[in-house]
Amino acid sequence: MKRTKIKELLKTAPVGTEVVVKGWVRTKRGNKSIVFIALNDGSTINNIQVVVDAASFDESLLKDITTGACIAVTGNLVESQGQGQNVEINAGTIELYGKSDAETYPLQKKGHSMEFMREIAHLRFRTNTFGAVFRIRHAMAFAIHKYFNDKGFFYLHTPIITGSDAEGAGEMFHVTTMDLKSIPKNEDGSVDYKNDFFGRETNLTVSGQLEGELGALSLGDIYTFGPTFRAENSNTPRHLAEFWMIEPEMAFYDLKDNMDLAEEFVKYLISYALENCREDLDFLNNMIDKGLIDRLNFVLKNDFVRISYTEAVEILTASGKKWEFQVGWGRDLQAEHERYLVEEHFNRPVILTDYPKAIKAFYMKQNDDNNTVRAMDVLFPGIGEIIGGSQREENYDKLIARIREMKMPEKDLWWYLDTRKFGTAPHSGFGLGFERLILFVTGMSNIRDVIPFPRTPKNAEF
RNA sequence: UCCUCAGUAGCUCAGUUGGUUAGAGCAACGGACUGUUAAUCCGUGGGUCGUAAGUUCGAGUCUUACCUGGGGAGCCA
Repeated sequence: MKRTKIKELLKTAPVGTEVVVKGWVRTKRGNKSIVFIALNDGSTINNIQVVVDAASFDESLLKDITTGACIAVTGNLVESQGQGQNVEINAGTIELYGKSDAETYPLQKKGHSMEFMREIAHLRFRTNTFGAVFRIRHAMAFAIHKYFNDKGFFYLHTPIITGSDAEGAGEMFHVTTMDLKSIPKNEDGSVDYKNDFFGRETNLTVSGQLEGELGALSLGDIYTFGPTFRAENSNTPRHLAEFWMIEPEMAFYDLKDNMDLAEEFVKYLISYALENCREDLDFLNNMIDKGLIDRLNFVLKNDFVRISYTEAVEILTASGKKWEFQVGWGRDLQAEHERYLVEEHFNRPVILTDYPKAIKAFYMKQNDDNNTVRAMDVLFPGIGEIIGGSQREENYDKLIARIREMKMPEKDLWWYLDTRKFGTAPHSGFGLGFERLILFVTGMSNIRDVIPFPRTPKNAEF
């Protein structure tokens, strides 16, 4: 007989039909004559209750059905006699797939700290919280593809191994097949890559943007969605060394179009979660973050505030607040400044635009004032920067002048510059940190708890 | 990387001015209970006090270094 997933069973009318259910035991309770098993198969946060008449089963089998054990149950789906669930299964036969030694199985019928669960990341999927988080993570990944596909964007696979360090987006992980114990050197002491796998220095990507722009300037609208690597020694609840990023890139979009897309996109994802992950969100709302669902709805209903960097500096200066870091035009905004704008002054997501060019990347389109660039950062409560983007500099002369000014490796960027030489076009794009989105949507507070196997400084377990 | 707090039973923690045999709740195990909902009740076992040095008659407690983790900051998504 074919197994039915618990998600389906719970929607089925309890008319006494025989069903097969397979899953992992969450708890077992009862006495000598009757035993209740809460069974979960991951398809939903809800368990199905299996009712066992102890007299009809082998005592040693029942003894082996402990928290964490895997079983298959064949029985009749009936209306529950107890409260707390509508349907339950009267067990006919039980097959034990895998025992779980209760003395050593780390998950117990009690709450565990997030820190402890991180140490048992291979088993934490079996908890309500992480089950909910990773079902939502999946739903968000699916919704991202659906949103862009419905809008006529093409999913472009940009390389994970890159030959340039031109992005300037942070420290990179080297990729090599050389024997690290004896690295060939040039006469000047630099590394000789001639005999390395690619015959040149290569790294893991820190951003697919530059390649994404190449796609946009012929396919029109593209997006990337893949892993990204930063070798920064960042130890915070918002940073990972390996994370996933979504980077749409659109031909003929100016900065306003870019902001409109970013806002619509994030709101689409939030409403997708509310519509499709309701039970998991309700659980997280009850157990993790009481304000979660209200906050999601609030973001959905309100326009993001859009102001320029210059206006933001004026607001911060006029606030009369005492800052740990001084506010002043030309200085980068600190976390305390962004938090004030988002969480106190406006109390909603804020998009900051037109930053001083000195503190932004070389590829951003320069404004006519010659001081600012068409950048945009989307700031979210509790998370900070969730999106960073810009209109791109499409003018060859301005772009190359900026590259030389910032002493970028011009030669490595010949292919990027070619797009400005041959049929250049105004275009824009942004990067959304996938895990930061998941943080916001789930109400979790540490980014290590929204990716299955976090990679952080000094930690690559599992 | 910087600042800060922490590391004691499987988990979450208590442990006094340094003092004799290191405690609790939960979990586990044994028992009781014919419908439980993180079941309840009775009982039992469980510790190299993060690691290494040092101070001292004596260190879970004090000192130093290191390791690991949390929070904050920087870098950013």
